[in-house]
Amino acid sequence: MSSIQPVRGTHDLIGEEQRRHAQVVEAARRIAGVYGFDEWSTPIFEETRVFSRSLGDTSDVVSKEMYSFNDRDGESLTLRPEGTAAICRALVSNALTQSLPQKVFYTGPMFRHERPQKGRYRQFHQIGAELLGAAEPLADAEVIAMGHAVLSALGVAEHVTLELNTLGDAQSRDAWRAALVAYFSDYRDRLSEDSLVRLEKNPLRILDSKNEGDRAIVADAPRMAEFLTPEAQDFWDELRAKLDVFGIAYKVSPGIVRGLDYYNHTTFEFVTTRLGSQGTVLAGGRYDGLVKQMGGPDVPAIGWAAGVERLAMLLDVMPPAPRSVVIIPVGSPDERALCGILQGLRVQGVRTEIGYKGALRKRMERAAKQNASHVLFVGEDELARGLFRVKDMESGQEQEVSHQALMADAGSVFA
RNA sequence: GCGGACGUAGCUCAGCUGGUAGAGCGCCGGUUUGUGGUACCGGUGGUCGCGGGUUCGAGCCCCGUCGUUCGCCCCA
Repeated sequence: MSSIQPVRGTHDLIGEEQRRHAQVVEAARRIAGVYGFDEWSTPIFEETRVFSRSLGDTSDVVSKEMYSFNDRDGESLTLRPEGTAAICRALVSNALTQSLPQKVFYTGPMFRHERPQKGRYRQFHQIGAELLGAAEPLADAEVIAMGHAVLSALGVAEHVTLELNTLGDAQSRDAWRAALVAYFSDYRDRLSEDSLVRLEKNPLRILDSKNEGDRAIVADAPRMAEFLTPEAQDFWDELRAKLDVFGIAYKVSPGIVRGLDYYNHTTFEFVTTRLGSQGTVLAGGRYDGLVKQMGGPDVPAIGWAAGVERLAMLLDVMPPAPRSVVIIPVGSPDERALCGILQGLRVQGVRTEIGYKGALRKRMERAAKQNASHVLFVGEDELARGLFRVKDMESGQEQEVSHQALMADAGSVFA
């Protein structure tokens, strides 16, 4: 009980848990391919400034959640807390700003020093997509449609709703922000403590407050729509029109402002009510200024990230455990002959194992427990005659199969 | 970072107003040394998260600590 345990907020993925995760990642990878996205892998740690510069110093992620450490030569490195900044860095590092657009899919572990909770871990996994180098609303629509396709492929789309918002361009956003500060400042005495802090650090977040008193005040707050420049308004209209064509339903939610500083124009979250307070399952937005902050040219971009753990929890259908053909030696057959049979089946792509240890009865029990599809009995007699008995573990029926048939066409023997 | 609940065998849990631990499942073996998932029999199994305190005596009371979990903050 007090044996050694994994570090707080980290988990081992074993058995069904691992299969669920794999299913999420594989489905996403497949859909990414359909949408023409290529997979990139970037290191799981970066120079600290890659994140501190991009996420904004006021964001919680940077100010208190990063796993940072000094390398032996004194350089500050950080276990990546998210994927987008690293992808932008890679775009610049590899001079791919010369060949835009780039459509990128990625997956892997992320690290944030937060208080663990259901659906929230210190090491967690994300899948993500970024479309770099396209400024038009079509890109936003495509990227959102791809996110939706991933959710559909996993069978969770019906448990999730898309909440959509626009922050407008820089000009719209600044004007709106100023209006919000002015408005909320009048209510200083009634706002919650949390929201007073937000008023200083990130006033847009007040819109997202769960505090009831705040919500009443928020209800009459200035709307983004009133501050959109004509260009930003066009962008917003176009995006929604294209989502309609893609057949993606959405709800316009002014509260979707996102936590990281780099967003503009489109922001969105696919949310569910089935995960307690960690309802956001896949979320993202447009971040036109980020690549430039990373030292590259002005490259517009849009993307999203999704939590693999959260998606895995939503899966209704368990991925099936793989089933093996188990060879059970009977008596004491020549083990080298067994190796020959194992090899012959494996070469044909049949998942084949050998039953180790114990009396025949024990080996049968073990084969049943590991959910074997078939058992192949191999004894001295069988080897001599070149005929083996195959037992279908489902029906319990046995049949004789020749060595030749096994080696030539195992697929139909174990169909 | 803040608040609440919980922490007894691998798992799910029981343990009366404090008297030095129990069940089911699992696991191992046997009934059956050439055949499983059922049945029966036997066995393995716990410094009661950890540390301190109160007490003649604590799994049960008190304090601390670590962990899990729910909510807040934030976020995938």
